[in-house]
Amino acid sequence: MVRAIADHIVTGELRPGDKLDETSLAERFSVSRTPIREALGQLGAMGLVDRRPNRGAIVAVVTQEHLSSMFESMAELEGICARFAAERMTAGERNTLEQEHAASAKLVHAGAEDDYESYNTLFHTRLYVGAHSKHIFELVTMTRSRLAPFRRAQFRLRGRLAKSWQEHDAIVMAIMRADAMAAGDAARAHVANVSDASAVFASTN
Amino acid sequence: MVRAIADHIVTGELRPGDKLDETSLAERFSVSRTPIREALGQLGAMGLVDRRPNRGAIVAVVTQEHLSSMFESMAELEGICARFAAERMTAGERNTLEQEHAASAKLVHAGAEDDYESYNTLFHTRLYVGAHSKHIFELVTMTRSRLAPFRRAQFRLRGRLAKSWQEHDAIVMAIMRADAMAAGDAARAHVANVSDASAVFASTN
DNA sequence: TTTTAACAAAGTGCATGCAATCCGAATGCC
DNA sequence: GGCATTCGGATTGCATGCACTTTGTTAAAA
Repeated sequence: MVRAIADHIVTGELRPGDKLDETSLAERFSVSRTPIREALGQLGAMGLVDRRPNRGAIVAVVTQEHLSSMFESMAELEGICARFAAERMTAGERNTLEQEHAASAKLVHAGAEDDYESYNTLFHTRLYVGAHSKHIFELVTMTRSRLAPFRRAQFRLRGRLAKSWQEHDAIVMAIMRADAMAAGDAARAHVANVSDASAVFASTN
Repeated sequence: MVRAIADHIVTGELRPGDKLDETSLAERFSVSRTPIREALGQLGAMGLVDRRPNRGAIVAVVTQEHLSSMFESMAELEGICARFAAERMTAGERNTLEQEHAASAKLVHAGAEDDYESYNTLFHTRLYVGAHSKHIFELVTMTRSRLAPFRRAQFRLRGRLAKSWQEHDAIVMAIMRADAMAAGDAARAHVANVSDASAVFASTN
């Protein structure tokens, strides 16, 4: 249930600022208000929705300041993941990472934005898993889902696809040679670029 | 309400593994089961309680692996906070940090473990606030509260008080001279030591 | 015309009731 | 005597109902 609502938010079906009144959601999902309430509570704890006492809930609208704070955090977290991944990934993990990354080059040449976007999600997830740290994984996943609504359209930017791949390449190469510092720095820089690319769209809300 | 239960958990009144059945909690706080349910949901989202479908909730018991993962994350997060704080703290923030830190030396000499512990909380909070990044603050605060149950008794360790102060000193000095790298490293090392000190007690559950 | 006060409507917060599920124990069977 | 099965108690999950808060509107008074 919480996942259902969360999906509607991260997919952009419900946009930041939209009113989430319990009765409407209840009949929309054909359940009672109680599970909706509970889901809203959890989503509030995750920061995806903003719950104002006695005044209803809205899907969280973040200030520009908070948004850049989240991207900043994301960059640091990804940097940590990449650093750890460079040190801790198993041989198998490194292989799949490298192979999938190589395969993704085709998507860039084809200009398949949607396919590249879903691959991109996979790529980053591999990094998070490769860090071999459950808690970091939780933190970065949570932050990622909160950023999802603002990061959607970044690949529409001309040339962003190719640049993204090159940045991935730097990360992968650093990980393959177990250069933790380089991997961390590359990942941080990568997210910083994503931040810039997304900022363009954030203002066009 | 969620705060009430969370307090009982982080203060150790409810210990990891304890069963949290809704009816008992309801009459304990003299409310209905509904707000309890909601609070449990939010605490579950925060990771403080583990909610198993149809089988009740227990205050989250973490594996040794997950615990060290959390301490590891905590070290990284504090490192980031200290790094940012060294770069971003206002003059006023630096002053209060330094003065309070100097004042805390008295607590060490007096061996006032409880007082030092609450000062310690304040000190770290100043770091988190000084990072001037809302989201990092949220992440580190969340992680901190999840670690609280396991970090309680660390100052009972002989000599931990004095060592803690020295480690704080290194952080403060680095921040005062705006040496971001040194501050980050010092903070990371500090938390790593806290982790070691706490590990002793984690096993004695 | 503007401001204030009161009223009405909507929506949240909480309580309670009922059905479904799960765990434990006792009983029957091998 | 050990193991599977079934029954009972307990507890969660969800639905519904009601009271309270909040907000927007309307009307009256300054």
